[in-house]
Formats: sequence, structure tokens, C-alpha cells
Amino acid sequence: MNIGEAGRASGVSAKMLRYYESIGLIPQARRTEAGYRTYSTGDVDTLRFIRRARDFGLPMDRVKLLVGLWQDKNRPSREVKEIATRQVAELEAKISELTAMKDALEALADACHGDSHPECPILSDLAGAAPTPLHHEAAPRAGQRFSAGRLP
Amino acid sequence: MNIGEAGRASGVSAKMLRYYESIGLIPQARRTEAGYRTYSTGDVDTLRFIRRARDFGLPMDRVKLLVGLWQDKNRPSREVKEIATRQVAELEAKISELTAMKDALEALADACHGDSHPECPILSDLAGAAPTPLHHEAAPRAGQRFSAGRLP
DNA sequence: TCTTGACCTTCCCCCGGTGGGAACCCTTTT
DNA sequence: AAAAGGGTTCCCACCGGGGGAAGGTCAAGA
Repeated sequence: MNIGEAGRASGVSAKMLRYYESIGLIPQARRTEAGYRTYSTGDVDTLRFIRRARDFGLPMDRVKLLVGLWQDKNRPSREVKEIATRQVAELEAKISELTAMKDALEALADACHGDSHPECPILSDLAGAAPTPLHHEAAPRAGQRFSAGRLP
Repeated sequence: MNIGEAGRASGVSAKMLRYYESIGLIPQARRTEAGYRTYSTGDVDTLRFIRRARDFGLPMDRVKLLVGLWQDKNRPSREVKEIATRQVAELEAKISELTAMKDALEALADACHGDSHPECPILSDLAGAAPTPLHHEAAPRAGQRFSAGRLP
């Protein structure tokens, strides 16, 4: 199998195949006399494994660990589970971060009339001021500032 | 105010200040005779606005739009609300994507003993096979494959 | 007055993953 | 024999920054 066929069979683009090889995620492919990379069905299995691991949002280094564990028939499942659990925790953290953003922004959007008038709590909030004190109303901040730090 | 002070006052690093200037998000700062950038308190307000907009996960181009609307005293709030609403929708999409990942991976991790034995449903699933057919059990796929495409 | 340290300037490289494309070589089909 | 459709390497771009080198500037203390 050449690189295009292996890519179609595994769901990994040829470009990424070469990249994965360059960063050492997969070993250097064997070559034909002309220099073409060749892949076995076993290689394709590995690539599909990688592809699916990436679908879980795992970064490259963790995927690399997993591939190593996968190929080690005597690995303790503890190590695998630990990687997965850490990933779940990170996904949860990211999710709650995004959710906080979404909720705050949604509250601001709901408070905005969205008509032809210029006053808008969204902009007022972003500017750090009370929402457009046009009529001397004491309006509370629409969205709680959800996090002090920048996104990671 | 020089760039360091403006950065501390706005929560934007000096590096990013130069970057924002280079991409045209903020206008070119005035300079002292020696070439130092100088910032007014108004500039700092704008930077803080930008910083907060970024906290909502808004990409640069949308932040730029918002800054423009903010500075236009006659903007219709409709335009602002539309940007916010779109951002909320994208955050929601991202959240459900991450949630699907998390749920699937969590289910696999729960099914994994996490002990010293090698059999592990996580790896079996990633390999696309039934989870380690050691005892000829017909075990279903632990995690639903949640999405066909790659992450955006 | 001179030195020192903190700051500023520009410039380039790095990250993660991925896509685009140029220039050139190889294989397969018409 | 030529053309199409692979392959190969190499470089560039994205986004939103961080790190750091080389050199200029400013303010405070000896």
C-alpha cells in the first residue's frame, strides 16, 4: 500500500502520515526502490488507532504513550486508564470553562434588545461599565465575570 | 504610559500589544522621540475591552468588529447582539462536541479495571475491535463513536 | 558624572496540528 | 509516447501567543 491508499484506509491524510513519521509518532515507513513509502495492513490498524485516539481530543504525546501501551501485550491496564482519566478531567475542565463563557455571554445577549437603538449591555459589560446609564436606572452587571485568567 | 504600564493596566501583555498593533486590531501607537510607544487611559480602556472580549472566546476578527461597534455611538444593538449570539452558538457546538468526547471516553475508562492486567476496553475500542476477547465473551462496544469528522 | 538595572525596540524561532503549493520524480493508462 | 495521477521533499500559512537575542533609553544611586 502506498501513502495515499493507507491514508484513505485509515482516515489519516497523506500529509499527516508524513508528519506523524517526522515527529516519531510512527516509525519510518519502508520504501520502494523509487522511494515511495509502503504500508502494511498492520500499519493501517495503527493509524486507525491513532486517528481514533485523536478523536478523543488526546494530544500527540499522549497518543504516542497509548500506542506504545497498545503494542505492549503485557501493559497494565492501570496505565491506560490513568491516561484516559486525565483526559476526561481535562475535557471536563475545558467544558466548564466554555460553559461559563457561554452562560455569561448568553445572559448579556438576552439582556440586549437587538434593535436599531445603540444602547447594548454587551458592549457596556465589555467596557467594564454599568450598562448604558441612559435613564438613570441602577442596573446590575448582567454577566458574572467568570474567570480571572486568560484561557489556557 | 509606556507599553509595560499599559499592559499591566489592561491585562494585555506588552508582546500582545505589539502584536495587536501589527495585525491592525488597534491603531499604531504614538511614539516618544526615542521610539517608545505611548498609551492614553482611553487606549487602556480599549485594551481592557479587547481583553474581556477575548475572555468570551471571541476570535480576533469578531473582536475587531465589536471594537468598531463599541466606538460607533450610533451603532444598532442588533449588530452587537448578532455577534454575541453567533458566538454563543459556536460555544454550544464546541461544548457538545467536547461533551460527546468526554462521555465516550469516560464510559470506556469506567469499563477498564485499571489494575495490573493487560486487558483494557479503552485500547480495544481504539483498535476498533471487541474488547479483548479473552474469555469468548460477546461484549458490545463500550463507547458510541460520536462523530465522523475530525475536530474543527 | 558615571554606572547599573529596568525598560524599550525590532527581529526571529517555537508551540500544535493541519492545509496549500512548488518543483520534481515515478507509475500506470491510453 | 504522452498524459494523468500518483509519489517525494521543502517551504509557507494559520492562531494567539511565549521566549529570547541584540541593541537603544531612561532613571536612580554612588
